[in-house]
Amino acid sequence: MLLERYLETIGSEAIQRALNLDGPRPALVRPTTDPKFGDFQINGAMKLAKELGRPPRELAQPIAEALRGIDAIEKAEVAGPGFVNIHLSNAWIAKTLTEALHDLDRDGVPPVEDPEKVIVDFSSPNIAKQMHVGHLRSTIIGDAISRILSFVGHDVVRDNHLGDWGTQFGLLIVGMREWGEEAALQSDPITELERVYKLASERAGRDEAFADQARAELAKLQSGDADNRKLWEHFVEVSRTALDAVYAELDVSFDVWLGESAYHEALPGVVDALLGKGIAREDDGAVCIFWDELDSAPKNLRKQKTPFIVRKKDGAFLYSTTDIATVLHRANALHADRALYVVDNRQGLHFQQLFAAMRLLGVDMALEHIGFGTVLGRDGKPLRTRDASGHVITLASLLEESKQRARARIDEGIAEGRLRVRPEEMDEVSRVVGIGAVKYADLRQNRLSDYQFDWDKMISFQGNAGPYLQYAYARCASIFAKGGLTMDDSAAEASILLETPTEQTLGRHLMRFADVVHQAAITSQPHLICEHVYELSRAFNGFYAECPVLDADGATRESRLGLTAMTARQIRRGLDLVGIGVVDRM
RNA sequence: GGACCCAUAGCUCAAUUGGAUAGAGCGCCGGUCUACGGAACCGGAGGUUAGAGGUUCGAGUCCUCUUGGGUCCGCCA
Repeated sequence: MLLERYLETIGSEAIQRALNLDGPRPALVRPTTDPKFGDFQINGAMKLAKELGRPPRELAQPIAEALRGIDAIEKAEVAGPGFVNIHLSNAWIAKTLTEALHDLDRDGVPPVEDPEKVIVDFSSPNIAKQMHVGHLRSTIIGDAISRILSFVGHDVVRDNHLGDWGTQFGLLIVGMREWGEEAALQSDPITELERVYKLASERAGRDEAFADQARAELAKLQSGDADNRKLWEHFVEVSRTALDAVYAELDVSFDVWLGESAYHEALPGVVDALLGKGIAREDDGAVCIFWDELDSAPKNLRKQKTPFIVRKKDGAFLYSTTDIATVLHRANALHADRALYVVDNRQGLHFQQLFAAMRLLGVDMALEHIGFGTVLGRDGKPLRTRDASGHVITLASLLEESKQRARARIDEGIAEGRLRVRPEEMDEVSRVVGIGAVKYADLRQNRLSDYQFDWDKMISFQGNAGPYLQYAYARCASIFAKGGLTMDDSAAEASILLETPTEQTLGRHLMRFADVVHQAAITSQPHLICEHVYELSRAFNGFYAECPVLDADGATRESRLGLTAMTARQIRRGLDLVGIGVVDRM
């Protein structure tokens, strides 16, 4: 159940009742900062003090009294300047947890009441290039957000908006004719395409005739030339194979792959519409939106002197044009309610302009830029995408390294007798732990801030890192294995009791799951789930150290098995919602 | 020239969007174990939230200014 929403409801009703108001007022329920203040606090009295012209403590007193007698509430008392502190009843928590424990489908997380159709636009690599570390954040953050939104009941469309139609294809086409080697293209296509692209782009920089030729080939491609079209299709096809391998490794999938090329035919219409509605005008041969000339433009854009260009003076369109066409398609053909763009913070201005243009065009679909910070190296500077010898560090090689590092640490653990991994499980465990460590290190922090990439921290496997959580899960699984039990059977039978302080603490953490998942969905912040799973694992480890499970008797044993099962399920579900796996033994 | 973002413990990051005495991990110091898995548990030290004003019952969070860092901005994506 959504605990905070429930408390907000009973809190606001209590306020209305206690103060004889004509309607409910916000209770402003928040978790307390310190357990000695109870579990939650109601801050509404202080807000109302001014409106009603009475001292907040005088309002808080009857509110506290009105809350007494409700099942969930053990104690409600006034404190400080006018807080109403709520202590939840252990019996009520135990009963609620037992219900959630029996809910194998959703672990007690209710679906949203108003499901929406949401497009999540993420990853978006360029064709004919390897994915590199720069694509990591968009891919895993976008995947996590998609999983979360989907789980809470939204209709999610994961869209990989490939860069498959830009100026690089003109260069590639002329380059392949000049330097291309068919054998290399067969055996290692991306490497060959990158090699040729590099040569072509260098040549174009100093050879104007060559650059013109590339532009001409691009124009031919875009106007439907059969030969160029075939080449382009071949580029796309081999690129897809390489991309699919990386996505498989990351366990990331898409519902649609609507790259830039999918919108090509819509582009002239976009420019016509902008011109026709007086939003854009021609300037120096190009078609531009000048924000400082539009009264209805957002005010910080109005100060922007430089325009938003939607068609170059040579007649070619830009990604701005494509992006507009894409929104129109999502709004008019897909009937989406929202679109989320999981893209680097640095493109913030572009999206402000795009969204403003869409509003001027009369599109009312919710558009949101889900920005994220730069990946930094240990030196605090943006992580170089090339290594010391100038080779690009590909995403595939980074993931390979994470698996190898994980494997090395697991080997150490096995040698020291601390870990239990069967030889035949080694590949799977290194993959889950290694990839999980990379994902967790990224997802556990607020996506907006820059993120420092540090192998040692990720693979040190101590404290707040992916393996700590997976280890907690393995401990849970191990209890069932040792007892000859299965998690789901134990869950089905168990009735939870909260007897000792560590069990009560664990229970309170378990109670927060649904709120956390919904909050993460609303704010597009996967780190909230990571934080919860970490706190839960900590609480479980405390419980584990203090409370015997298999050696306990009767109802206590049954309850502790239930708490263990529920912890395991929340860790597994929580990690799954951010795209990280678990294993039974590690 | 304009726009946007950031500054929290030695380091890496939180802080439920304005709530009480700002919390974790790493590192440091001290403790726990004949154990359902020590990649663990418990405790301690460590802070003028860059600085100065302001708004109000209440500010790390909102407003203004200052300092220091970053990013983006006419024909790339």
